[in-house]
Amino acid sequence: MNELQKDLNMKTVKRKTLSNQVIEQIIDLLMSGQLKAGDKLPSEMKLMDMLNVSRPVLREALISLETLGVVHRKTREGTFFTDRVGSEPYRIMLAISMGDMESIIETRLSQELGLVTLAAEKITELDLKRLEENIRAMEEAEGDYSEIDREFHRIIAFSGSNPITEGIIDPLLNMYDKTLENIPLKNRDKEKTVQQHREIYEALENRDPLAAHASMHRHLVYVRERLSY
Amino acid sequence: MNELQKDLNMKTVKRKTLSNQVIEQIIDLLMSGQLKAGDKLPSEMKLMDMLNVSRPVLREALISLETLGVVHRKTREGTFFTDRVGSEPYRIMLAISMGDMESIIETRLSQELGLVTLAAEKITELDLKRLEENIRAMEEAEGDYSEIDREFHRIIAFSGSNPITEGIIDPLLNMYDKTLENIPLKNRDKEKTVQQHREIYEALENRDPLAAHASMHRHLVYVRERLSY
DNA sequence: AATATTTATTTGTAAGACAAATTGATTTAA
DNA sequence: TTAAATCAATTTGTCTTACAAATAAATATT
Repeated sequence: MNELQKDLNMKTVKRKTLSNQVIEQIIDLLMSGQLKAGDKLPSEMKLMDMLNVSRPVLREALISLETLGVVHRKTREGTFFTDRVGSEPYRIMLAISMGDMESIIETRLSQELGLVTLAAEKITELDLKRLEENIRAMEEAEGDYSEIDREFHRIIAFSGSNPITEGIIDPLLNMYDKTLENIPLKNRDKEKTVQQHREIYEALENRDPLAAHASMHRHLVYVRERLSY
Repeated sequence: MNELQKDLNMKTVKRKTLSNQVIEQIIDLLMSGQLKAGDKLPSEMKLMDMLNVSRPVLREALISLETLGVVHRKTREGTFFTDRVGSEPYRIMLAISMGDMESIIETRLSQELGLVTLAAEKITELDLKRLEENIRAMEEAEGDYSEIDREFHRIIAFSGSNPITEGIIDPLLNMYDKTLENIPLKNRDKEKTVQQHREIYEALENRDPLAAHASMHRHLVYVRERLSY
């Protein structure tokens, strides 16, 4: 399979297996407004009859949708549309970037900068308070403060409260940590990190999206530049 | 199922079905470095033996991974890890936001702002040229220019060349258009749009991430404010 | 050497059966 | 009457077996 054929194949041909067609039909329930996030789907047995497919094909479709975080299935209760996709799909997707440090760093950059901009609009007083407490905890920490650092970033990511993309932050930070765990950091400088977190915090407090973005960008670029690669 | 129980259930319990466990094992091939993007997996029959599960369970896992864009399967050839997840997973995920206009707008905001920041570092001369041509095409357009507008945003999103997240742009713009198609825009002002696109272009040409972000933010906020909702 | 046909490989689909999880209904005991 | 225990029903979970479909590779024919 040469490069040109591979490219065409991936872009122009969508596989029309039966299970894919079942996925389409289920998703169309959402797209058409017949059902919405939180609603229950019919049981497997009923869907089999309704869609006129075998049970294995139906299960392939439903389990795929569950892996994508679009539905949640439970024995004896049934299958429900979710209202947010969570972190699992991203954890699995990110596995294809394992070993590709540049891609992981860039994914982190683009995601966190987008989420912090959104957070500047949407952050609650409670989350601002938690950020403040986090900064104070980092000031007082003696030794490893990476969990505190991580929590700062998590608070921001979740404060945007976005059902599709907020879930990427945990798997992304996990993958980032795992990718970098064998790479020495030049200098860990807690004071500098605290200062940068404080700048981000103040921009968020001021609900200034551009300042939030700029300070987070400064911080993430600084983090990147400390990598000796 | 009350709210507290639902919350705990979603966060603390990961379903341990066999097909999920198979997914873990396959993903671990990537995480451990045994296989990488582009590599071929063993056939279904071989994986059945290796993992000691039935064929339907194995298929559930493999088809789920394909729906997530992590593998690509083809009759007689086999199953391969992909090097980018593409747009299909996002198209399906975004279905749960159907009807939630605020969430869709916010997703667009956070994703496009993250991607444009990345583009400022990574954009090629070719893509800059394409943006320039796109702006010129919009200036000359008579009548509907929404496809040209859309292409401007697509070029930027793909110029970041990120294998995990670039795929969101098409489904996102589709969902955005679909959500807004029955909402009247106050004033379509081509000149203003061209001007804003030009500002974004210039920031990208200058490879200035902050300016790129700021101009894109200005543009998307302007677009948002024209909605009469 | 080029074309056509056949074979082999791998995924795709289905039917049937039983198991596991667990909520809801019924029965029993206090 | 209430609480606890037990049983039944519902839905998902897993497996075996069989055949179909798609198509690249191998073989035969021209």
